[in-house]
Amino acid sequence: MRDELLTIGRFARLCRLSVKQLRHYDELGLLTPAHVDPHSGYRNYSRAQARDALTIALLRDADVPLPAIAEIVRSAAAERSALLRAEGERLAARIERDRERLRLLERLALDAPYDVSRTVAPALALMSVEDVCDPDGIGEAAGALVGRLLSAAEGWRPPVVGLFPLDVREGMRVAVGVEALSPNLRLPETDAVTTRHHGPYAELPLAYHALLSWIGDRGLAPRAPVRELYLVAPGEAGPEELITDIVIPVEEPK
Amino acid sequence: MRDELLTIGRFARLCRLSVKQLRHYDELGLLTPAHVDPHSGYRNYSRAQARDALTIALLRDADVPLPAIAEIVRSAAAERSALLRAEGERLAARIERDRERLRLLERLALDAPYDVSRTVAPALALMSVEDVCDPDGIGEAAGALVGRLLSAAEGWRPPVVGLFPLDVREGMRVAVGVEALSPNLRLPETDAVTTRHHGPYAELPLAYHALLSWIGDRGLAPRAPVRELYLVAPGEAGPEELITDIVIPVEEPK
DNA sequence: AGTGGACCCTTCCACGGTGGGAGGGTCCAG
DNA sequence: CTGGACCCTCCCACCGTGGAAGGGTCCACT
Repeated sequence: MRDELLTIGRFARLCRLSVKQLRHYDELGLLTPAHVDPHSGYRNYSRAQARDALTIALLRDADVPLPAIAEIVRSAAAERSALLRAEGERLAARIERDRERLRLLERLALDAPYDVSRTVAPALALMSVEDVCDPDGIGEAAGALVGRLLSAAEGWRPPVVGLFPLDVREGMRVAVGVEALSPNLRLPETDAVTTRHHGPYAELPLAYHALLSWIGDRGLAPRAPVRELYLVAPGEAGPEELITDIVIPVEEPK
Repeated sequence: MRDELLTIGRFARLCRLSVKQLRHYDELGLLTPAHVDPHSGYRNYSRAQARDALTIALLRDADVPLPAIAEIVRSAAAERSALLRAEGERLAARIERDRERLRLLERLALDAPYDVSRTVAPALALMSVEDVCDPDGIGEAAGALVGRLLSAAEGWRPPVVGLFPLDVREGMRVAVGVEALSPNLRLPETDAVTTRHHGPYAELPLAYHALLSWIGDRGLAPRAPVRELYLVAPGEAGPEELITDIVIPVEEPK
């Protein structure tokens, strides 16, 4: 208060923001200078504004987008901490996601410890249920299908089999089946390529990576549906202990 | 191989990339289609290219920048895993940074549990060393200074005191001192505002936040140098157990 | 009273990586 | 032969920041 006003440069150093950023935040109405000289256009900030500026700097550092920050600095204390907690959860989710990516990356650096081999996938007579889902919802949809399937199937025996199309699209059809008393889906015997994946489903792409490389290298043509055999499934063990066979039918080219 | 070529749309769904992305990667020379129709301009991808495409998709998902990806897919297996590991470390560092930010954010959501009070900072007669550093290197520089100080000071007694300017700039001067036999720096007694920070230094900005808010609200004027008293310092305890008093000299306005 | 240099102003462009849309050509099945 | 799904190129927008151009303003030291 009083005439203790700071130039934009001093204020910037005070709160660890760049002059550019301060001008930008002014433009957005996120942090309006206490006083703007009508003649020269010079911005002047009061010391009391350092509080908001520091809040902004902190939140930006945590990658909170500017509109969200605007909402936070504008809100009253009660609402504010709720918003902050929400941003915290967003950040926590990103950390979790990054950890998955990191594991994937490290596994990829080990250069595909996948043992790919040709096989003959047996004919299957399955009791199955299917659904349509979007690319991001595969895991979720498959989980729900398994629940439906196992509560409906009588006299079934493991493993549960997932059936997927080769390419991923908007309204893709996924199915889950199991050998049971009253099959409603028959898959023929087929030449195939297979490998076994150990670990969480988030890392399945690596296995597909290895399989498709193998197939591509040999000029084979993959065919839908791809089968996933859940040999050790969630519920039986933790994510690290899961075991899944992936079976991609193939045809000789031409 | 053979003429098992896929249109860009099918290929995109196969490897979970958008058509836009594939065109962009073609333009960058990151993933050139196996065949481009010279008349229509249609891009056609071979199945064997799915390997690289999947690698790219995986790496993009881990936020690896495209130029780095280009280097990776172009390199041979040996070099490749080294590059991948380097990217992994980059990601790990980001996770670590994000965890710090998250803690900070959560602490901020608790709405400043800082107990700010006015005090009279005592006159100090310090043996001190100083250095010039950039905003990012404060922690590092201060740590190095403390090492130099304690090996030079005789008969010193804690706490170590850090002295900092009010605003952060390119070649800012930071000093570290301690009460010892042969003082070379005398600070006068001064009115001040103080608070105590518990926890890692990465969260010190919160304490400054609280102090500057308090100061700003009352229309006081902060004065350099700011004192930090390292009551429990690294080496004595883990980051969570650190205790630091922050003392900002103030003057009544006008 | 100048003058140099530090500071400030606005405006425009660039980055990286992606998506959207316009405006138009191509392919295939009904 | 026609409709719709697919493909093409080209331009623009996003977010937040930095850089540069081209010019005004302030202050301390001659």
